[in-house]
Parts: sequence; structure tokens; C-alpha cells
Amino acid sequence: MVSLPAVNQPVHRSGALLDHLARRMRVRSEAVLAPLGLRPRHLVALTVLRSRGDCTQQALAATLEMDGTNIVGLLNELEAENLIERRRSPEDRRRHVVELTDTGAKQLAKVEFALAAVDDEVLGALDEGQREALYNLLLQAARGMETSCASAIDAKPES
Amino acid sequence: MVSLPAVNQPVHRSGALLDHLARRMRVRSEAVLAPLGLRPRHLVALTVLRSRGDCTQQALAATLEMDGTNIVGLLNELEAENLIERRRSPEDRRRHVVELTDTGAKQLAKVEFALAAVDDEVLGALDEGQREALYNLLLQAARGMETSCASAIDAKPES
DNA sequence: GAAGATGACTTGCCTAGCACAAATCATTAA
DNA sequence: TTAATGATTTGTGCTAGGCAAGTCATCTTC
Repeated sequence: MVSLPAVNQPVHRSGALLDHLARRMRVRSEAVLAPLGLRPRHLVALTVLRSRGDCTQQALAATLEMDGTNIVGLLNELEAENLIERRRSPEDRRRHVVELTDTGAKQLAKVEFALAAVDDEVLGALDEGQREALYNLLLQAARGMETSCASAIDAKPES
Repeated sequence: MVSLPAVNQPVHRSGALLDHLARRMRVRSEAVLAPLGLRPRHLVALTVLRSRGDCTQQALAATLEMDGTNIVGLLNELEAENLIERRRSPEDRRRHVVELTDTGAKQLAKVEFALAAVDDEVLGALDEGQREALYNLLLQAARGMETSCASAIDAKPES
């Protein structure tokens, strides 16, 4: 009976709320990002890159759950601003390894600092501790998936 | 010195991660929702409606942070499926009060149940307790804003 | 009661984000 | 050498959504 503990309780899915809050954040973020030449998608890419470190372009596409061709365009824009760099992989020179530049890391930190007002608006109902808890949960969830698909793609030395 | 505790620490903004995870959820949800004639946007609307209860169409637009004209179309679709109902407001007959129908509530619960696999995939790195914590934080954040803008719009009797 | 403001609705137009397909080029694997 | 793979480019199409204009019903104000 331990396996069915929540049968009579409402199911709690975070998907819709995640979507809802993400939108509210995104709408407000656009105004903050625009003057810096960035859009929300760029911020997501940079954030993911910082979280997982250098990674293959394909791995990034898989993590962002985006089509490879669109990743190219996204990275082109980021590279034009010197926020990321593409290096050829030594093991397989067809591959590009994407890495966050120092400029990129600094810019990311700067942007996050500038987003304080957005956080205050959208997460106003949460106190500092709760916001930190939320951040850590999101980060843990995001990281959990990175490893699972990165290892499946990046690792191919033995075959 | 208590007032500046985080000056030398990285700033933790949830926006980008929220966006990232929401996308992963959304992409997967589409496959689950499609057979039921729903899309992610419908789920968000229903979820918000359940969370805040009946509300003015304008208040809903404000909460969803969406253009009024698009809300009309969204509600048309939901009403066609009998998931929501529009009633004239007794106080001001120009207004529509939107409410979740019984059918809508049941459908919502059913859909959430069906989204278990999606949650497992995207939030796989979180245990049950953490997922519940995440849900509660998101709900609290979402509710915090509802009241703030609902009261500003709904309440207009005195002028 | 008349005139203007307001809420919902409709239609039309336009943009952004993104998926998908096809073709090219460099590189690696068989 | 031939085939597969990774990145890139270009083109096409779809969906979400913003924005504007115009209609109708209702409320408010004078």
C-alpha cells in the first residue's frame, strides 16, 4: 500500500505553473535585456552553458531541446557578441565545443544583477529563503537532465 | 553590514531556469495534450482559473499577461469544449465572469494525472518531497500576483 | 435622455521562435 | 574509396501572440 499513497489526493503538476511564471518573467525580462542586445533565448543558452560548462553543440541542442539549425543561429549571435566561443574538438574535428567566454560570464552576471526588479515583481510573494530554495530546485532539476543526455551524446570514444 | 549580505556572492535568478524547464515540459506535454484536444496554453489558463477561482476576463488577461484579444480566442476554444463558462457579471453586464466548469475541473485533473511521465522525465532529479516543494513555491508565487492585480481590476465598485 | 467611456468581440496584419527539409563542406569511419 | 557524421546555410511553413480598427452592448456622466 506504500506504492499508492496519493490516489485520493489531487495530483500536483508543476508544468503549467512553470509555464505561467516563466512567461511573466520572460515578458518583463525582455525590456531589461533589449538594451544589452540580448533576448530571453540568449539568457537561457548562457545560463545552461554556465551550469554545465563547455559542451558539444549537439549536446547543447539536446539540452535546450531545440533544433540543431536554430542552435547555429543562436550561437552565431552569441559569438558575434563575444559571449561564447566555438572551438574544434581535438578528438573529432567535425565537432564544435561551445564555451562561455570571460566576457560572457561577466555579462551574464551583470544581466542577472539587472534582473533584480523582475524577480521582485514576479516572485514577490516569496521571501529570500524561498527564492533561493526555488532556484536550487530548478538548478537541480536542470542539471539532472544535462548529465543524462550529455553523457549519451558527448561520450562516444569507445565504439 | 546585515543589509548587504550577498554582495560578493553570485546572484541567483530563477528566470532563465524557469524558462528552460518550462520549455522542456511544454514540448513533452504537447504530445500528451494533443489527443485530448488541448494545447499548453489551455492548460495554463485552466490551471490559473482553478487557482484563483472565477474572475473577470480582464483580470484573467492581466494574470496571463496576454493581450485581451487573444484571451477571447483562447476562451472561445475552452468554452467550445465546455471546460469554462462565461457569465455576465451582475454588477456590470458588460463584463464576463469566467469560471471553470465541472467538466473543466475533471478534465484538468485527468490531464494532470496523464502528465506523470512528463514530470518524471523533466523533474527526474527531484524526489517526491522536492517536487511537492517546487509545486508549492510556484503556486505561492503565482497566487501572490493574482491577488495584487485582481484586486486592482476586479474591485471598482467605489469610484 | 444624450454623449462619451468601457468590456467583449471580430478581423486583419505583422513579427518572433522554431521545426523541418535540402544542400554544402569538412572530417571521420568502414 | 565510400559512406556516415557535425556544422552550416537557405528556404518554407506553422503557431503564439501583439497591435490596430471597428462593432455592439452597457455603464456613467452631464
